[in-house]
Amino acid sequence: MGKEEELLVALRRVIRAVDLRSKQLSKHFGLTGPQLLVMQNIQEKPGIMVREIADNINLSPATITNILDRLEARDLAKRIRSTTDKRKVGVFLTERGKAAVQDSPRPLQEHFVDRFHQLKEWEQSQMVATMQRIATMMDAEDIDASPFLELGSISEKNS
Amino acid sequence: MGKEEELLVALRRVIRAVDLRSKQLSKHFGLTGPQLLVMQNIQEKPGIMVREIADNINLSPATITNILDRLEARDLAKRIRSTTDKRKVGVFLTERGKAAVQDSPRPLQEHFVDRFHQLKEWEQSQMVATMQRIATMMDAEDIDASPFLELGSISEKNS
DNA sequence: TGTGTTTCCTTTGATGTCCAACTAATTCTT
DNA sequence: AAGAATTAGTTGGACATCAAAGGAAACACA
Repeated sequence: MGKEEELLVALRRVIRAVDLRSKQLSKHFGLTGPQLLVMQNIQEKPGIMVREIADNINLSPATITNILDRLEARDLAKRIRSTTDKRKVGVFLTERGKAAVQDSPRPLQEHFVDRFHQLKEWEQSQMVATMQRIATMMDAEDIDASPFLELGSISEKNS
Repeated sequence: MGKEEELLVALRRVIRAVDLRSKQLSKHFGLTGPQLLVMQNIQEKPGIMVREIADNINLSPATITNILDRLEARDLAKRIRSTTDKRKVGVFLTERGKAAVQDSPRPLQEHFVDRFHQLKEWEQSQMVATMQRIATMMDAEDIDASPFLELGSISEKNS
């Protein structure tokens, strides 16, 4: 099987691990991974806008709304509409929310973080760089296509 | 901010890209990423068991059940209980299902695959290896902990 | 001022995803 | 052979996630 498929399998393992970590957080700590990330964002910048959070953690605004609904229902965060521009919504932490973020665990598995820190500096960088590269290769949706065809070898035509 | 967080951000980008690809597939082709992967698995081994599929693509059996429900409802796959061991369920593709898998697109973005193939052999390998390493670092949940304490530096005790 | 566009957020509807609990069937013990 | 433990799969409930559609408000510009 091709390297491409191996990559996909490894990717699925990682995605699953992240998801399981989220479930684990939810169970032992009461907040899922995304909820935690959202709250950390709010903490860093009280009054942050929905859109901003979405961009920061790479989720759609719809998803953030969804998450905020739950946080608000549990009195961990609150939304306040701007008076100057009533389209905008500033998000804040409640006292309970602040307390929760204080003693929050890490979004990634503790033991992953431990191991990651045990790696040599250059290995860490290399790992980050590879992941970023994959991300970039995946989400640049529009660029490329025609411009590249004249340059490179048209290596194989499939089927 | 730490490398660890950079990694998390890149990871979220990748996860999102995979998810968006899935939505895109669903829209243009009628099957989501996971559905497609499940069907490819069935194609390769007709009569495959639910558990096997789950292991192959790194999802829980519950999720596979869920996906199979939909596939069966759309007459793309069917389940047949084993007669010798009635706990077991063999999964097969219907004629429609076979046809669908035939002209199915790739689970990953076409342009990602293209770019990936443009990389040099060693770069591809390196990319796969890194991803596998991350996966391994994340999902070895049980190992470590106590066995390591006597050897290494007890770096920090938390709270 | 009025109409059209853009921006920001929310709602709706569909998947995916898991765990925990459950049923059914098989195998192991004594 | 009866009861216990294990295995296979499903169900129920909760979140995450998105696109598309739907307001509401602000802006733009004639």
